[in-house]
Amino acid sequence: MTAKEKDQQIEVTILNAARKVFVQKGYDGARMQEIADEAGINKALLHYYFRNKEKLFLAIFVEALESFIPKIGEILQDNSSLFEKIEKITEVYINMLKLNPYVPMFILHELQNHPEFFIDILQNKGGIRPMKVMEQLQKEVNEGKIRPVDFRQVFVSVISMCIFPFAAKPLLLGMLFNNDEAAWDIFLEERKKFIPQLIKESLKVK
Amino acid sequence: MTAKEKDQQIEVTILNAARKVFVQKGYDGARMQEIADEAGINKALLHYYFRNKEKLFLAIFVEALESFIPKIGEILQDNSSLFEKIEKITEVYINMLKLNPYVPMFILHELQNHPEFFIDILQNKGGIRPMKVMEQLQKEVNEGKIRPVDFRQVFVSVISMCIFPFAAKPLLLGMLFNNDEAAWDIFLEERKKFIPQLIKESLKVK
DNA sequence: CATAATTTTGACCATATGGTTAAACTAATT
DNA sequence: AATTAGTTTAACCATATGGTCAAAATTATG
Repeated sequence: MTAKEKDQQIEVTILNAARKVFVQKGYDGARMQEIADEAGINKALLHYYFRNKEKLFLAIFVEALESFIPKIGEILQDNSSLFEKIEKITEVYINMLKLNPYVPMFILHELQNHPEFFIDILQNKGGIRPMKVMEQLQKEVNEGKIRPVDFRQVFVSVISMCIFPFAAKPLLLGMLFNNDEAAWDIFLEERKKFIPQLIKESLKVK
Repeated sequence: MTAKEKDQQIEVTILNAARKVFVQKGYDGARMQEIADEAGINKALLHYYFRNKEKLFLAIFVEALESFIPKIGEILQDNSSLFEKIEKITEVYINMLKLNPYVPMFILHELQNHPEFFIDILQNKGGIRPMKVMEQLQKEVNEGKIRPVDFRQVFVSVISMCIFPFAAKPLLLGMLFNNDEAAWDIFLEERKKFIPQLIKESLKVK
C-alpha cells in the first residue's frame, strides 16, 4: 500500500467512525475522543485529518443529506407513472431505512438544533423539483382517474409513513409489537405494499 | 405571597425554563447555566431545587411523554366510531403540535439517545390499549364496510402523517412552500381533513 | 425581638472536552 | 546514506460545565 492509499484509507476509517458516533449521538453528544477511539487512532491525528469537530460533522451531515434527499428527486423525475413512483419511493426508502434507521432522525434533529450550519447547504442539497409529478397528478385528475388532491399532502404523507415508524420504533415496538423484532420486520415488509395501496385506493375514482 | 407559594412558583419557573431549553436543545445540548439564566436564578439555586441535570431532565421528559402519549389512548378507548376516532386524533394532535412543534422530536431523540433513562418509564407511561379499536375495526371488516387491513398499519400511518411533518418542517418549508409560513399554516389546517379522508376513502368498500 | 430554619448567592472545585504543539517516527526523494 | 516531507504520538492547554460549599440574606417560629 502506497502512502497516498494509506492516507485515503485512514480518512475513510475516520469517516466511518464519525458517521457511527455522530448519527447515534448527535453533534452535541458526540465526542472527538470517542470518534478517535472508534477509528483506532488518537485525537491529535483526528484533528490532523479534519481540522475540527464542526468540519468533521459537516462532512457526515452533508453525506447523509446527499444520500437521502436526492434519491426522492430522481424517482419523482423519472418516466414511470404516478403510482409506480409511489411504489418505488416506498420500496427504496424502507429498504434504505432498514439499513440506516437513525439517519433521518439525525438529519432532522440537527436541522432543528443547529440551523446555523445549514442555511447554505439546504440551498444546494435540499431541493427537489416536483413539477413533473405534479403535472402527472394533474393529468390523472383531469382525466377523471383520481380525485382532485393537493400534491403536497400526498407527498408529505408518503414520506411521513415511510420515515416516521423508524423514528418511533422504540415506542412502537413496545406499544404494538410486544418487543418482538421479527414481528417488526414483517410489519416493515408489509408496509412496502400497504403505503402505495393506501394512497392508490384513496385517490382512485371508482 | 407566602413562602410556600413562592417556593412552588419558582419551581414552576424553573420547569418552564428547563422545558424550553431541553426541548429545543436536547439533553446533551442543554446547559444548566442556560436554564438558570432563563429562569432568572443562579446555578446553585437550580441545583437546590433539582439535585442534578438528570433529575431535572427526567421531570421534563416524563411530563412531555405524559402529555403526548396518553391522549391517544383516551381517544382510542372512547365510544366514538372508528372514523370519528381518526378524525379526533388528527385534530387533537395537529392542534397540539402547532403549540408544541418540537416535543415529539424531543421525545424520540432522547428515546434513541439515552435509553438508560427510560427502561422503566416506558412501562408506565408508554402504554396504550388498542383492543377496543381493533375490535371496532374487525367488526367493520366483518360487516363488509371496510376492506381487511392490519390495524397497526393504519394506526402507525395516522400518527406518522400527523407528527412527521412537524419534524421535517425545516426541510419541507423550503422544498414545497417557498419558505412561506402562511402557506404552511394553511397546509396544516387542510391536513386535519386530508388525513382522515385518505384513510376513509382507502378503507371504505364501495 | 431573638433564635432557628430555610433560601439564595458568589466563589470555588474537579473533570471533561475541543484543540494545539513539539518531538518522534516513517516514507519518499536526492 | 542523507535529507526532506509527511504522518503519528504523548503531553499539554484553555475553557466549559456539572456540581458543591460556606456564608449571607430572608423568612418562619418561640
